[in-house]
This record gives sequence, structure tokens and C-alpha cells, in this order.
Amino acid sequence: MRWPGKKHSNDIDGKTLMTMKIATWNVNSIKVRLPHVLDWLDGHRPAVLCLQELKCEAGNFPLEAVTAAGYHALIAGQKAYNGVALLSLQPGSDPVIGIPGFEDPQQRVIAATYGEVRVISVYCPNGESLTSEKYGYKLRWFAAFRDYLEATLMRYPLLVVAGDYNVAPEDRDVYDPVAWKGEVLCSDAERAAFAALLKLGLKDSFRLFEQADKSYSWWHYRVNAFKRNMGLRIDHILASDPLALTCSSCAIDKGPRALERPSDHAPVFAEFSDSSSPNS
DNA sequence: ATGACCGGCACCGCCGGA
Repeated sequence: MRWPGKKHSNDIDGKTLMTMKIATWNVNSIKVRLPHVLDWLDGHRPAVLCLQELKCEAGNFPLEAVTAAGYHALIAGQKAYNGVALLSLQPGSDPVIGIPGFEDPQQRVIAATYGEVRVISVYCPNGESLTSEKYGYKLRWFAAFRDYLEATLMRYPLLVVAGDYNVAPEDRDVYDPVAWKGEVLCSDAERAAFAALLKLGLKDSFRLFEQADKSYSWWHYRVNAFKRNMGLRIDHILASDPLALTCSSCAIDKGPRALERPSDHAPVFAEFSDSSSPNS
């Protein structure tokens, strides 16, 4: 396999270890969060960073600053709401915006290929509440997204789907599972929709490893939720089974959530390795 | 108990977020 990531200098048993770091971050306005994103890119140098909630049209995306940081960008923008992007060290190929065949003015999905790896940046609908019209949209959207991933996996066996899923998959992903029981982001139907994605042959990278209890990726802006660790884990990096076999780590970086004017979400990142011979 | 904090937009409050 060829990886567009870092080539580590140390060989193991005569084999060269290649790694590819893939990250996701709901930035809640790229305009406001640009300094945080540039700092994070500088510190982590991910091969690909999936962004959500740009809240700007593609023409207003701060492309020059991202380019100056050494990153390419593929953008699906929209005024004021939604908007997703893929930032990458190497240019992506075969970009696809949206879910083919699912008409939707909301920009929530963008895909491209990096080396042999297909990467999708996704911002799943929030749903608002179980009685909201938006909840019905959320479930319809998840059904269409499931079918899209099924088709994508047939063409791209090495697939990463990273983003804000707006689903806390299990009670351990919720700071107060009793209070949140049956609420939006935690309802049985939403968890079933998330599980249906995994059933396609995808793994939640975070749960491939031992993790600290009470690990979350989002905290409400209100009531000092971050300091009190009142959070949810709703940002996920799913990896197709063959790629998950090469996943060596997955972590949430709470650092940026503690900065001035933070996003309400923290970045999540995973590292994928391949120790096969470079000539294979 | 209620509302609370943000960002965007377009105004002087509202919507959407989760």
C-alpha cells in the first residue's frame, strides 16, 4: 500500500513504517476558528483534516492561509449554516460533494481520495428533538448516507468516514445518560442508524483502544460545561475493517476546547499504519 | 424552575446549534 503520510525514519525488521494521521473537527465557523485550526495543523501535521460547520460559502473560505500552512483544500460551502471541507498535505483526487442521488441543499458531505484511502468529511444532521421535523430529516438522511457508504465501500475498501455524527453511540459516551435517555443524539433510532453504519464493515476507531472514562468530544457553551466535563462523544472516525486493522491510535484533543473563543467541539484524530515492505 | 452560550445575519432580535 502507498500512503500519502509521514514516512518514519526508523525501519522495523527491515520494513518501513508508514503512517497517516486523519483528524476531524467541527469548528463552528471557520472564519472565527481559523487561528485555532492553523495552530493545530502546525502542531499535528495531519495528512487529512476533515472540517465541519464552516458556516461560509466556498468563495469566502480562508484558502490563502490554509495554503500558506502547506495544505490543499476541497470545500463544500454554504452561507451561514453547515459546510464541510477536506484539508490535506497531498491534493485529493476524485472529489464528490453530497450524497449522490439524495437531493439536499445542506452541505454536509465531501469525499476525496488520498493515496489509496478514500476519506469522507461528514456533518450529520442534529435533529433538534424527537418531535421536530428535523428529526425525520435526520433519520432519512442517515438511511441515504448508509446506502452511500455501502456503495463507496465496494469501490474503496480503504475508507475513513470522519466527522460530527450528532449521535452518542452508547451511554458511556454521555455525561448523564439518565438525563439524556431517549433524548435527541441518544435515542434508540439514532443509535440504530449509527450502528447500521458500523454493520457495513466500519469500526469506531476510538473504541479500538483503551480510553479514559468520561471521554467526550463536545461540551455545551453554557453552564461551564467544559470545566465540569458535561459532554458527549459525538465526533467519530470510522474506518473500514481492512484499514481499522492498521489503526494504531485514536484520541480526542481537548486542548483547543480550553482556548479563548473555542469551538464547542474538540478535534479527534487517528493514526493508521502499514508495516508492509515499501516494495510490496 | 428557568435559562444560561455561541455564530451568523440582519438588524436593534432571531434562528440554529446539541
